[in-house]
Order: sequence, then C-alpha cells, then structure tokens
Amino acid sequence: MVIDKRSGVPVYRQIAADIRERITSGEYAPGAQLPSEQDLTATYDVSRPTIRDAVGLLRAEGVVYSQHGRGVFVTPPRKVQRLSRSRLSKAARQENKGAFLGDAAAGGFTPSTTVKIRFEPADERTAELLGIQPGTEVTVRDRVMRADGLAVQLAVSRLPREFTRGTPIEETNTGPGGAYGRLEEAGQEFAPFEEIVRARMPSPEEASTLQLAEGVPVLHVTRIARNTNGVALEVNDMILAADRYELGYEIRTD
Amino acid sequence: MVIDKRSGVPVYRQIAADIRERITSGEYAPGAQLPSEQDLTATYDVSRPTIRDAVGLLRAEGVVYSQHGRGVFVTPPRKVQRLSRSRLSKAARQENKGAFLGDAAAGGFTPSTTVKIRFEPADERTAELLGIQPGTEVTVRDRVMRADGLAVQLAVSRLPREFTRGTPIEETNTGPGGAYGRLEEAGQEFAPFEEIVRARMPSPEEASTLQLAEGVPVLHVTRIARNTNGVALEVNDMILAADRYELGYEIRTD
DNA sequence: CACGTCCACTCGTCTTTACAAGTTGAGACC
DNA sequence: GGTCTCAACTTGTAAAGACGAGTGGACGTG
Repeated sequence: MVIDKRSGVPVYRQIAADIRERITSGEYAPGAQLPSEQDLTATYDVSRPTIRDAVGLLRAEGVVYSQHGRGVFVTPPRKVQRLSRSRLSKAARQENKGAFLGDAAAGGFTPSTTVKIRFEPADERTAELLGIQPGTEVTVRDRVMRADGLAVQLAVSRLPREFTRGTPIEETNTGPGGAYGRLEEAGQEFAPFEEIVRARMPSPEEASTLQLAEGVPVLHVTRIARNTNGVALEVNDMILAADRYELGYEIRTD
Repeated sequence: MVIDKRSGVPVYRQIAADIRERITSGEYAPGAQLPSEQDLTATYDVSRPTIRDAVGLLRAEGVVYSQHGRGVFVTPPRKVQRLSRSRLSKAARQENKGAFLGDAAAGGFTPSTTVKIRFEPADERTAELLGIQPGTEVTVRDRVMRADGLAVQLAVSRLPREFTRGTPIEETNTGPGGAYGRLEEAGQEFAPFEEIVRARMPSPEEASTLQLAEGVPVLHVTRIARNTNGVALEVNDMILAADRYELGYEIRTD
C-alpha cells in the first residue's frame, strides 16, 4: 500500500488522503459505497479504530457520509439552489406572496412554513442592530421553512413592536407581500437592505432540525431593513444549510 | 454526574452536551482551559477514548480547540472583519490601490500578497462562467493574501487572455486600481458585478495554508465581472476563513 | 542568580477486544 | 408465491492498555 508507518505523518491521515485521492480520481464514484471498515483494515493492515479515524476525517470534510448498518458512501454533489437576493425588490415583492414562496415556485418544490410569534425585550445584540434601547419590546417571528416536508431554512425576524402593533405582522399569516408589504402599507419606505453573511458549523439543534450531514456548515445571513430615515425596522437572522443553498448578490459599481 | 448510561443516548454525546452547556453557561470561560482528559475520565467515570470522542465532537463544532502537550481550550470569539462588498465601486477603486490593500488600511494590519501568474486553457466551469469555449486561453492570477504574515485569503482570478494581452494584468503588479483599473483603461465599462456565496469545509490544503482550526468552514465567493454588453471579463474565486471574515452586501429595493 | 536538565503532565496515535444496533438478503415456512 | 425469521453483514459505541511527542515548570547545577 501507499502507507508508510515511519514517515512521521499519522497513519490515519495517510489513509484518509489515499481514500480522498481515490474519490477525486473517480475510482470511488459519487454515491458509491466504500469498502467496509473490515476490508479497509485488511487492505491497509491497521486496526479498525485507525480506519474509523481516517473515515471520520473524510466525514468531517463532508467528502463521505455513513449509514449505520449499510456502509460508507461518497457524498454526491448536491444540487444547490441559488437565492438571488435582488429578488427582494419592491416589484418582486408585489408579485410574490413572500420571499420563500417565490423560491418554491422557482425551485419546483412544495413549500410549507411553521411560524411562532412571541414578544420579548430586545437583547444586547438585537438592540444594537435595531438602534434601540436594550429591553425595548420587539415582535419576534420565528419561522421554519420546509421544502417537501424537509426543513431547509430557519429564520428569526425581530421588529420593534411599535411598528407591528395592530398589523398582521403579529399574526401567523402576514398576508400578501409579507411583513414588508404591511410595513409599506403603514407608510414606511425602505432604504436599501443590508445583509451580512457568515458561515459556521451548526449547533446540534440546527443540525438536527435541518437534518444536516456531518461536515456541512451553515450560512448565517443577517438582514437589516431600514426606512429612508435610517431607522431600522427589522433584523432577520436566517440559517441555511450550506449544501443546499448558495447566495447570489448583485453589486452596482456606480 | 448528569450521565445516564442506559438512556439510549451515547455517553460521549451526553458528555459533549454537558461540556457544551458548561461553556455556554460561562462556567468554562472563553479561552479557558478544560480539565485534562485524565480528569474528565474521572469526573464522568468513562474511559479516555470516550472522553476523546466527546471532545472531538466539540472540536468539530469549533467550540473548543486543543494544543498538543498543553490542553484543550474554549475557542474565544474571533474578531471578524467585515468585507463590505459595495467598496467595489468605481469611486472606491480610484482611491484604493486594490480591494485587499483597502481592507488592510481599514483593518489596521500589514498586508502582503503573493501572486502567481499562469496561462491555461479554460476548463469546463470557467468556460461556462465566462461564456467562452472550453479550451480558450485564459490568464490566471493566483493570489495568497496575508495579514501580518498570516495567510487569510486565497483568490484565483481568470480572464480571457484577449483582454489581458499586453497589459500589466499579466504582470505581478497590476498598478493602481488593480486589474479592474487596467480593464477600464482599455475602454471596458463594468456592468454590476455578480457574486455567488457558498460555504463548505476546507480541503486539507486550504486548511493548512489558511491555518484553519478544526471546525472552521470557508466562505467561497465567486465574482463575475461583466462589461455593459454582458461579456464576462473576469471570474474570481475567493476562499475566506469563516472565523475571520463576514461579508456585507447592500441590496437596493428599486 | 542564570542556566540547563529532567520530569511530570498534557494530548496524539495505535492496538486489541467486545458488544450493540441497523440493514439486507437467503432460506425456511405457510 | 408470499411472508416471516434469522443469520450475516454493516457501522456505532465503549473499554483498557501502550507508547510517542510536545510543553512547561521544578529543581539542581554551575
């Protein structure tokens, strides 16, 4: 084999590199099953924990995934969905019922959403982002978006309650055009949105609700909506599975 | 202890959850050292491999990191740098020497860059993105950006060679305003840039050159620059450490 | 007091062994 | 032919032991 036990490089890393190489070279095709751990101990002449360490590395990289009782498989490339953020335009909003439902129509899946509404005092971060005093009451819309029953996106939206009182924003169903539509009806005029994009590994809760495979990070998008006076109306934190979504932005050069 | 060996939940996950809880509760402060594996085997009354499985989980989540011979430590929150993409505007370009150098001035670190230039036939993906025939010669600018000596960003930029021939874009130093400045001098007028943002776990090479800790994903940004006729001039793939960068976008609603 | 050695402590790697739990197909049975 | 059981696979979890290697402080020596 290609393994040199006296090279200083840990054996399990050498094995991982070898398997990774066989995957990229096509010897192990996407979706194909790897040899069993038993077989691998034989071919590399090491113990099973060492094999498991090697496979564990590849799993953490998202290169393979394993199924209890079945085997280890090469992660096939995911068909990712592009979220074009320019669709947040006023025109698009008037056509669609909401951002997610618009995506569903484009992506060809059956959407469903669970919404939980609550009211709470603004924490430090929320206050900072909304430019209000900590403790000010905010309306929180906590949403789980599902595509064909599978949770694919989490979103928590916070608005100072003064902007939502007496509007359908405090209801489960905000009506056509979503919360933004209601804010516009109330006379608000939107300044350009600001979006901040981060990536990190999911928390265990996120991993289970989004049913993430090991080695799959999440995209964390924070959107801040302001009116033309610079007053923040909403801060929306979205969590997306990175193997299912990519974000498209347009940057004007003028 | 809080560990129930007959609960069905694997012991190492219970331990990981307990430690994670103690971290979020503040019992183990950011940067603080965890008890040694030896101590943990005693407090939880399990074997060392089980403890290592638990700590390995937390490491994969990026919650803790370990140093050989020293101990395991709670990952302190990183001070992340905001990359405001609107800075790609023409005006900003005329002021700054280049995007990265502008960031350096804002971030207060000493920047350095290594550039490798090569020419190669366009592969499938590049041709698709640039809207050219596969095999067409492209100029490749392969850059490693460093902040205070530490590699923080990788960028590979590809341009159809017809746009770069005879210009400083084929040199290491492109001059003031960067490659975009040269293209404008050649009479190109830019349409809005398109950027596609993805996140994934790093390849081993990326992890080592960017010196990424375990459990840190990378942001993969693909920028496509087109002229006002819709002809693609450049496709730029950037790899950023997700614990050091966040991306800021502005979305116009008009 | 300064320096260097050494030792104790840390995590990293690897082996051997055992059992549990999920999956699948062969083969017996109805 | 259809169904059920079971055995033989798979990976998951856990233990105990051993040695290696990096770190840093105690301690002795000069």
